[in-house]
Amino acid sequence: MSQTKEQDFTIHLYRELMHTTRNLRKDVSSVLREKGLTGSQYAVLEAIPDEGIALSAVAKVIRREPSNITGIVDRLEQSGWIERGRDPDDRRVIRIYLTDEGQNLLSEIQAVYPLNIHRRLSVLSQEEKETLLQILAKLKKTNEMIADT
Amino acid sequence: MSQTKEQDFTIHLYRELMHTTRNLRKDVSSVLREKGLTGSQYAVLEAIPDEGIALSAVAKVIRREPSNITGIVDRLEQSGWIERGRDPDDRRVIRIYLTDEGQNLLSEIQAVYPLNIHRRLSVLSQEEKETLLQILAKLKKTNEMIADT
DNA sequence: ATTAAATACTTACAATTGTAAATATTTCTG
DNA sequence: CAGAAATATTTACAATTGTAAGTATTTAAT
Repeated sequence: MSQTKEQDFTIHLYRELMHTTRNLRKDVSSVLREKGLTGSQYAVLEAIPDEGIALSAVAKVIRREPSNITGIVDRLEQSGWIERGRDPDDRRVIRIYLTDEGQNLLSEIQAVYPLNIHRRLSVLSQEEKETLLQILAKLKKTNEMIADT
Repeated sequence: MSQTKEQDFTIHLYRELMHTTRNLRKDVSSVLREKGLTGSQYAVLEAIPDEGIALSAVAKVIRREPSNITGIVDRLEQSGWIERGRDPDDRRVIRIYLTDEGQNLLSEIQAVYPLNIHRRLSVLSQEEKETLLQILAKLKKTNEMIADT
């Protein structure tokens, strides 16, 4: 394959990767929207252990900027699914906890959401899935390396 | 692999796919931001042929909802990179055209942006790239099928 | 002990994205 | 041809995301 053709192929691959994952994400998260949750809101609910969790820790777990957590948590709190509580040991810290309603909602979604992901990815054989994961691992590592440059 | 382990693996794969592509997109589009463009704005610029293009056609090409095009085009127009013109044959239609400044900007970016994508994906062998594209094709097809259900 | 630096969270602002409704124009139907 | 349906664009609204700046609290340094 000539140099330019290989480059064109790579661009095409990049676009397909972005497009396909965008659609996949959209499809998979439609289950959440039926329950009145956005993807980020669900990710937050899922990250809350019984002991509660600090907002800064949530940001790390769901890989968002800390400043974005405030708004997401605001809406979850308004909907009655979580509660905020200031940490007595370190009063800078705000911890969030699932309410009973939040716990119920989460259980309902967890009964269907993983099945939905499984269904969307079921076109791939186990071997293909493993190959894909390996490819992602390579991409991930390089991104981290190049990002540090 | 047991049933539950395979399911867990699939969920893990899905998360890695979403996470890795999110970071990849962010990295790749940082080149654009240095030029003062967002990813969507660049996609619009790139979609404009010499004869201009209708906004509805832009929406199809860059795969966005038509209502989202208005705002993106608004900002490109404010920045002086494109011009709006009503189509005389069908007065519902608005076509956009690159200004000279827009053309120059686009040329500048096109000199570096594909190289950047190429660089990010250069950890993959040609064989891996082809495998990835095949896997994406499978995912794409199923999404279309399931989405129609 | 007082100041400086670090940490945790919030606020403000701009851009994107999706959905739904509104407006203008064209095309189809009877 | 008149009214209905389709098409093209815009507007309005809510949520997300990123960046930057602001506030409160804690920790470190002198």
